[in-house]
Amino acid sequence: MVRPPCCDKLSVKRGVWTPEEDAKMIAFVSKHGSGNWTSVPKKAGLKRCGKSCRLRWTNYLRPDLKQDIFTPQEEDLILKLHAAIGSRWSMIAQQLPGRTDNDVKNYWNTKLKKKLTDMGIDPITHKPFSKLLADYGNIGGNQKPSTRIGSLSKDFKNTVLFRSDPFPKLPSPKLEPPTESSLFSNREVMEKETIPAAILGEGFLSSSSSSISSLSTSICSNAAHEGLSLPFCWNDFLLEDVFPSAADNLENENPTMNENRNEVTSQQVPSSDVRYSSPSSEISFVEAMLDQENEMFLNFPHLMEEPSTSNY
DNA sequence: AAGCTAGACAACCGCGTTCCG
DNA sequence: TCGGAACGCGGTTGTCTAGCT
Repeated sequence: MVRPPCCDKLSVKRGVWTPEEDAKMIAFVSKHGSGNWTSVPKKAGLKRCGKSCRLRWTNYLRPDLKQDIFTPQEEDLILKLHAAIGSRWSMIAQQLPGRTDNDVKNYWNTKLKKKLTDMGIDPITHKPFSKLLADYGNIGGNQKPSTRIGSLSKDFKNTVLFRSDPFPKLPSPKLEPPTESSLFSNREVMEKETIPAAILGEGFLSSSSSSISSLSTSICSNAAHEGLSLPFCWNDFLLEDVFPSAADNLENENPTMNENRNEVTSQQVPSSDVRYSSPSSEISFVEAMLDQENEMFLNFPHLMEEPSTSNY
């Protein structure tokens, strides 16, 4: 492997930073500011490569970083943004003041991904595994199931294929400790708290419990049947298909059959809701993806803005 | 007490993009 | 316009630690 010029010397130190190194970095950056990282180690008297210095500063030493645990509001926002834009950690982190992309990425990988998986939701597609399995049966015609398994996400395989109870019932709020249920915070709280509503876009704040897709009706109705008012609805984090399934296509060919259903759907899913809505069969894959991206930026206008620049 | 395991997170790596001479 | 250096990002690995057996 060819190391960058700043890192190719054997004398370059690697591994965990010591308090002394941190102190040198802080002292240097507070005096000279960040930038031109390749020259920082030499000027600061550190036996590190510039890349390592930049990473240490941006991910750990920056004075504006939050050291405390993620709040339920932050978790909520991460889930929403991940559902909307995927693993673009830097963009997600820009919406969370004091958090770095590494923070968000680690938090996702260690906590949120597991929570979703444990609750029967694919953390990549944000769709229930049961829905994925159902759709999976509609793809590829006579293809052998075993040959298709390989294209499934790792989490999906681990959860659905290698566990005895692939579709656990979602926990009742009655049974959940407060910390668990706080993952999906009350929107009223969220609007009042640190995260500006504008970041989420109007759709997210207005569509929570009213946007009912067929796949998550059962999830929400569990609580409804128990007479409980859930502070969130799982559909917030569930995405519709980019393209309709084969079954959907069949149905769509018969407009009268779906008249009532379409009517209901159009009322229940606000146009501003971030969803990978099914495009018309007339448009191409590329057009569908572009539409999807446009829709994303409509819902997250802040993602279009330049991040606030600060010089440390 | 020792060994093992899983979780958390810091740090590294590779690659694409941007900048600059 | 081109090429090399620097930067930024996302994925992955390494290390530490707490809890369990």
